[in-house]
Amino acid sequence: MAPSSEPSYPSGLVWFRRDLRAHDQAALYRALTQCQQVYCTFVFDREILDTLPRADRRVEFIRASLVELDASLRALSGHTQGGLIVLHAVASDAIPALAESLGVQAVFANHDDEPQALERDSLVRTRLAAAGRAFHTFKDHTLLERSEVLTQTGKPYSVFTPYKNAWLKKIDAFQLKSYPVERHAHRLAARPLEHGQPVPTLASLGFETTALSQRQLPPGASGAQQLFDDFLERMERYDDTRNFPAIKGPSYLSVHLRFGTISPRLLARTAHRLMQEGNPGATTWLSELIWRDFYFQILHHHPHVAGHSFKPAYDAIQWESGPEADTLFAAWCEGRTGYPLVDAAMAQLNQTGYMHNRLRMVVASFLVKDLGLDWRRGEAYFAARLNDFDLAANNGGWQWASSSGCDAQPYFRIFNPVSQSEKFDPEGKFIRRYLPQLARLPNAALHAPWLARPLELAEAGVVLGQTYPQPVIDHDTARLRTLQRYAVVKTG
DNA sequence: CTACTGTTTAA
DNA sequence: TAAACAGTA
Repeated sequence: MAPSSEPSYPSGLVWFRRDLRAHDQAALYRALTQCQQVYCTFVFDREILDTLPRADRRVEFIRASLVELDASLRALSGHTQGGLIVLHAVASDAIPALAESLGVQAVFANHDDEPQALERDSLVRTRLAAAGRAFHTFKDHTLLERSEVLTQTGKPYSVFTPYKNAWLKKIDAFQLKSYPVERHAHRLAARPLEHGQPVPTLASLGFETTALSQRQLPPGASGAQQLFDDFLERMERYDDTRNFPAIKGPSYLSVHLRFGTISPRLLARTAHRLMQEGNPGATTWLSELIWRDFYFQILHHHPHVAGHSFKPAYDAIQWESGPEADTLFAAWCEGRTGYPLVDAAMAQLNQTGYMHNRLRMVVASFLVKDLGLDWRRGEAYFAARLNDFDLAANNGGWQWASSSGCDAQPYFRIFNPVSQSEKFDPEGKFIRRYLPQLARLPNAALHAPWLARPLELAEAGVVLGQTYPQPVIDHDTARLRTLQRYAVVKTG
């Protein structure tokens, strides 16, 4: 498309999806610079919402973030224009219909490379095209995407470290620069009267409020900014603190990255600058942002990872199945495995919708390599429960833990849930927070209560099998069985 | 007309 | 970051 100084469309529509902010937003910027008049919309997609349980923290988070986005869009345009058209419908029907009723010539959105999103977008593109309308999409939620980082031979990377090196070489001030939306905000169009309703309530969407505490999960761009400000002061120590679930080490920004309530460019720009100033935590944290790009890029080039092992040989593994396996899976989901760190981690997930990254690795390894269950079952449970669920990263994490992924943990590396516990929660502070029934056990007994002396258990008020479960599996036995299970992947 | 400076854009 | 652009001495 040849660049031109004059906007090429009389009017356009920005379709917000996972980019719920009014600043530094690629599609919004491009629409504002290419159209005289710009409408904005978000669709609560029935194809997604109808599959969710009636209480879902993410729906509540999105709704609250939209209230703020709507206000920001109006403020940007000086309150006389702007505002968000919020619909509750099947997006692939609603977007072409809205484009029709607004009479726009083009729809603008940001890339979403999840398989279902690609399918939805291609349907939307076809329907828009049939009515002579364009559909333009842009990179926004990654720093470098798709084929922007390739090896010397033009192939996508499948190992993180060389990818990261190439990424760092490629990134520059331009890639990290904000899209200056404000400068063009006068092109925001007034919301037409027939779409004048405010953001729908949760109840009208068919959802109940969750016990989501605004304090724990502040929504919207303002919530994101609040968390980022807080993290900036801690970033220097990130390297030392990030592995200990009992302490406030992480940024807690993952949910905001998921829904785009913060700009990834702002985060990477800040981290990159601090890294160059010699901030050790910033270097490690920037790596985490690069991991994000890495997994998005893997999903783009290898869409079969949704549902299949990255390494096909690993699809031959025979996982435990049947009623006994289902019982073990239920125990894992509900945090009743008898391994305190695993159970505390699952309690954190079930109670808050968040789980510390170190613990994601611990519980994933436990599901796959202790319980012998298919990693896809764990992946699906995380998908249903995590506020920050993102297919690419979640899949990447599970395939890493199950050794079936690119650059994964080798199959013979099997986390010991007790030594992980001793190493990363040495004082048991995290375990005690989520498993108060074990709180009075001394540190030495907390990580493996079944090894505690009867007197210790009695003094702490713990009755194994009653107040807290016996371990559902013996780790050493499970380890040997896992090595046998994985023997099928050995080549030759 | 040129030289210089600060601004805007590109994706 | 690099180039085009706008304004002005």
